[in-house]
Amino acid sequence: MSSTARGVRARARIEVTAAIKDEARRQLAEEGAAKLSLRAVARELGMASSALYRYFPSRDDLLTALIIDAYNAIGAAAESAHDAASGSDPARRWTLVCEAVRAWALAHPHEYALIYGSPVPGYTAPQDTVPPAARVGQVFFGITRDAHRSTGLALPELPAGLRPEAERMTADLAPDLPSEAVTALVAAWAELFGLIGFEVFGQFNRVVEDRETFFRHAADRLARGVGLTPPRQGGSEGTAPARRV
Amino acid sequence: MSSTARGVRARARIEVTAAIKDEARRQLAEEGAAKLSLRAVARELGMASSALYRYFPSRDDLLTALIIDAYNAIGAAAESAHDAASGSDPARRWTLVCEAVRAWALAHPHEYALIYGSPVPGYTAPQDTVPPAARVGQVFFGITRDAHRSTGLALPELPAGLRPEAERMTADLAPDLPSEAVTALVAAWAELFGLIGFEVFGQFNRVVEDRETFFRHAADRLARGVGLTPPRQGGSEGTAPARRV
DNA sequence: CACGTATGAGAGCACTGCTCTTGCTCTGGA
DNA sequence: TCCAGAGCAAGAGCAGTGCTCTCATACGTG
Repeated sequence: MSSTARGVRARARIEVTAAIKDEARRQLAEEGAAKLSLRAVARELGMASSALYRYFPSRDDLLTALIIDAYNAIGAAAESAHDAASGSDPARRWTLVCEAVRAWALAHPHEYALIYGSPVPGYTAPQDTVPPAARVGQVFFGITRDAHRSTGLALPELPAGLRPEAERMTADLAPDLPSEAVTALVAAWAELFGLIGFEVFGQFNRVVEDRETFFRHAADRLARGVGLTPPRQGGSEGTAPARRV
Repeated sequence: MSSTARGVRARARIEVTAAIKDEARRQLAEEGAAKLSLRAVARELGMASSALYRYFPSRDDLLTALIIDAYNAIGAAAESAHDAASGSDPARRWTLVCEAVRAWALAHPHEYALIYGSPVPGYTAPQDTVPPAARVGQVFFGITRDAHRSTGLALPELPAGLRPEAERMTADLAPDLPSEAVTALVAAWAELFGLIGFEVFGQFNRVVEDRETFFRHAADRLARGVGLTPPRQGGSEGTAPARRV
């Protein structure tokens, strides 16, 4: 309100900025980050290319804005999947959130590549990408926290050598969780994006065919890895019984 | 011999092609794929930029050549680490190969991004990248095969829904291994590159500090996931005993 | 030896990111 | 109310890019 009442000029700036991002996102989705051209965006919007620099000081800044939006979009997808499954047990919620993240990635491959593929602008991400980038991870922390509070987590003991780093991470990320869970969580977080990335980037071509099924199973195993067990069959050990084959 | 004796012209072509790739690889390592410029390569080599097109018909073809080289390099790193550890038990070999792959990735981040980040040229990889891309995975298959033949693998039973796809993959990839192992192997393969990618691309910044230790532990857990157990403590179940925490 | 082909060089096209200058329009304070 | 300064748009222009075309030259095979 107050910001819109601040004059027609400020209002126009917001709208033009949004229009630029929208058109840029369209081109990104169609052709990929490499082919995103400021001049093409300006052309499509009917404005001079130089005028665009009033809104984004460089191409990298535009890309950074798109990166933040993409992190927020995939984070929102994870969060809304979690909210929709709020009635389910943690292990099921874990899998549903994994599937939502994967679905977003498959629906927006170029945006996914922008954030989880090679980071293109600069080598270190700008500071303001950090909070949006953390949203997906935080959903998994939340699920694990719930399970820890209710049924507890089934996890093997930490090897001695990992203990110092595990406790450091725990203090930083989730002091209310056991260190065994935090390390398992960070690993599962990274591993999840390995699975998704291989699918999005074509590494599973001619390898995995029924990717839905394969992914669901892999996500289930990740859940077991962080100590989440499906209800009413969780004994004292967290993994399905293993046999020698 | 016969190909080099085929005349000074053919010999020169091989050398110039190699020189172009070397210089391109240098620029790739320094600035990343986005900044790799044919003209700059030609300039550095003291030749006209148009002459370069006699050797690579387009920039994408040059990149594809670099991609194949990178796949071969990371594959060779995995294989030589495996050869060097041929005396060790499978679980230990698994971890050592994982660490070698990670070390290569950290030493060649831009080349790693080229092959496991966003695939930049086209959307589907050319056919001749497939065999080099498979080398790393094949090392892991070999390790698992050894363990299966000697001590066997400790793996949980497959869920019924996954069985068809698991048997499809097994027939395609490793008919001599149990389906439980093949699915676990494919998942672990993707998950490994999730761990490595997150480290190389900076996703672990401000999250994981002692990355060596963290990675070694994570690689160990991946080994357990495919049924590899360290010697003299492997009971009938494949994972370390889990407790409720 | 002569012919054809592989190679190199240069000019040129269309495109890119980005800067600078020139006008115009809106806005906040005297 | 008016007006200086800020915000904004447009155009020209620079240096760089991938790629194509033409033309000359040197090679090596008939």
